[in-house]
Amino acid sequence: MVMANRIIILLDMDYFFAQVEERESPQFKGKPVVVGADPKEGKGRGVVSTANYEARKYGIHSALPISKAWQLCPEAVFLPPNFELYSRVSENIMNIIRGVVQSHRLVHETILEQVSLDEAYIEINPKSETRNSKQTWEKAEKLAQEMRKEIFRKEKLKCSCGVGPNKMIAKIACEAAKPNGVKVVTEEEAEKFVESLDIEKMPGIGKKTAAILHESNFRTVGDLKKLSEHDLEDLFGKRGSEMYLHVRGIDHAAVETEREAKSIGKEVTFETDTRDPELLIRTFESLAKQVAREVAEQGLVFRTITVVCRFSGFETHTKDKTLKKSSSSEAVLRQEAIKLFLRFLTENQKPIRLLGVRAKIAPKSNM
DNA sequence: ATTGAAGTACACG
DNA sequence: CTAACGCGTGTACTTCAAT
Repeated sequence: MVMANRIIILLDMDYFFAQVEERESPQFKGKPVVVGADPKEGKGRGVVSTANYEARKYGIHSALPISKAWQLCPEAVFLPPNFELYSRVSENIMNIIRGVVQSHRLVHETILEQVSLDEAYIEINPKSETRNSKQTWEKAEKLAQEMRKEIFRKEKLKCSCGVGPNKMIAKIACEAAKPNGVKVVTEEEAEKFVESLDIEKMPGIGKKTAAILHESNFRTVGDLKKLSEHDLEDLFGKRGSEMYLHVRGIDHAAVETEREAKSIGKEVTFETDTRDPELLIRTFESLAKQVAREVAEQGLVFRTITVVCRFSGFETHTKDKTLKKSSSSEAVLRQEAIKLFLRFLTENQKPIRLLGVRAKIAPKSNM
């Protein structure tokens, strides 16, 4: 039906948080900038959100522990994330994208999936007679360039675009295009394009999966073609069958215009691991309160409550409870969550590093 | 056999 | 001295009990 011969663009801002900070404070340009947790003279417990390219020269990157980043480059500019600012900028960018796409009349209806503050997929559904023609790919590339140009003109921010026949190819092409570029990979080029990549570049293959595959000397995406669909399914289940298609340049995932929240949660890491009952209970009530408020704000209800507890040594466990009837009550959330939490306290003696509360959203109907 | 609940593992930005 | 390691969210899997 509408699936055949799509063209999909992934637009991704370059080092988004750090780039916004550079724009707001031009004196940082040319210096290493690290946006993330407070480094606290090397004692901080958080991680890096985004590092600009100068900081990356020191080996600093997203998700790196901030203490390590401090070791690598203590003279870097360390900044806390300003999510309010990034959210405003993000809204502007999404609006620019919508504007450009609509003015291009390659599409009747704008199919845009916002993946995060700084990333969006745009699906082009050309008229059937022009589908998959060379000109259509060229138009898609022009569209990508124009979105980038408008974002730079209006927001003074750089981004990159990947253009491909599906989301996976668009995503990988975008990585190849960075920084500040566009890369087009057509349907015919897709399989060859992924073949020489290291397997961990493939979306869905993270550290653990890569490690398993490396054990058997599978290094590149091309290597994985030696495995049958059956082999991959035995090894990795449902993800395995997807992998079988991915390594051949195929991905059927749809561009989803809107997704609704399935769960809402809050968690915090303590400055130092603790068993202080006052602190634990206080933290806990505050988390439950925040979660309940957010659920209520969005006019939702929950039925399953999950408590997360991370102990010294990073050992992490969850407990959950599903209620007979769904609820939106803060008191219910707090009480059920505390019951679950007390079981942790008796089962495990170790100091606690992190606490979290999560509410699984239930259908809002018959309560 | 199927469904629901509890708990774990892994991935991603 | 290969450890440092947030937060929010989603999907898939396993195990066990009840239907």
